[in-house]
Amino acid sequence: MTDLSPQNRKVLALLQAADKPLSAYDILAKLRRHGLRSPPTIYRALEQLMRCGLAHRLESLNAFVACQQHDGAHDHAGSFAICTQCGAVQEIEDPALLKTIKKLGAKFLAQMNKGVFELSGTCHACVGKRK
Amino acid sequence: MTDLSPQNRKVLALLQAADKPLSAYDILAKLRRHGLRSPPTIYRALEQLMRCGLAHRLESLNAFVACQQHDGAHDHAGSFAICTQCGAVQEIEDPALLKTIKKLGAKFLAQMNKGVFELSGTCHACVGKRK
DNA sequence: GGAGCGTATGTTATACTATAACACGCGTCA
DNA sequence: TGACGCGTGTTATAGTATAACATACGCTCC
Repeated sequence: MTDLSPQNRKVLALLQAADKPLSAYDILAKLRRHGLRSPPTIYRALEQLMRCGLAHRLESLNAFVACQQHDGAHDHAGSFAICTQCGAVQEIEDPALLKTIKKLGAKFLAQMNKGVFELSGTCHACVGKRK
Repeated sequence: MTDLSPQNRKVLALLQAADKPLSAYDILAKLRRHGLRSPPTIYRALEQLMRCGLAHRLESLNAFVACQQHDGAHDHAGSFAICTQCGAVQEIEDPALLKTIKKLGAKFLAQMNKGVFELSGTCHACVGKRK
């Protein structure tokens, strides 16, 4: 379960090296000459990584990031702050948020599978840089 | 600002009549013979409706719903509970959530534009119906 | 009135995102 | 050895979204 195929390892490494979320086709373009040549290959790798909690999908961008948390802490629903200026993404870990998600999940759903929480805006760094 | 074009009104009416989120292409198919014939027309209408707070986009489904709140209350970030079984979507209005979103927005971003909050799972009704 | 402008609309084409369907090779284990 | 699972690969196609350009109508300002 925790052992990844070489393919998956390459995708993970690429995500970890990136400072921005990558779309599946970004990944495909960069790994073409490493043996990953078609979309399904990429999507399968991403699916696997997400199952293991090593990567997350950003629904509002249709893009993917490596998980920034310590491997143990996979209680977290993927929660993110996204800077639309520079593209940087920061993973949010917040007990109050987690609690709220659980509470609302229990209230509105009998069984909860997935939570999406994404904030978009301009990060502190980019506000400084603004011309 | 609050007056919609006939086109936009048709799209809104369709969304309001639907009991499930509709994709842009669902809308296109149903409104073909009402004068909306191409994707950009649909997307422009949706964009307008979302600007006015009359419709929301569900990022995790790439689909759209009419806003279920009373027109006044547009302080809410669109927050939703989605049943993957029956497709029903319920808009969540929760003070604690709103507060948490604001708090985290202020912490991680200098300026926040958009918040996405979507929970997926099985709704209470569907758990009952389960074979 | 008509020139200039903005807004809404329409059309074609294309880009981007995701998955279906099927084929192959390889290890394992009964 | 052969049935199976699993990872992988390929082709084709479905589904989502936007660019770029064209047209038309209703303004206002002179």
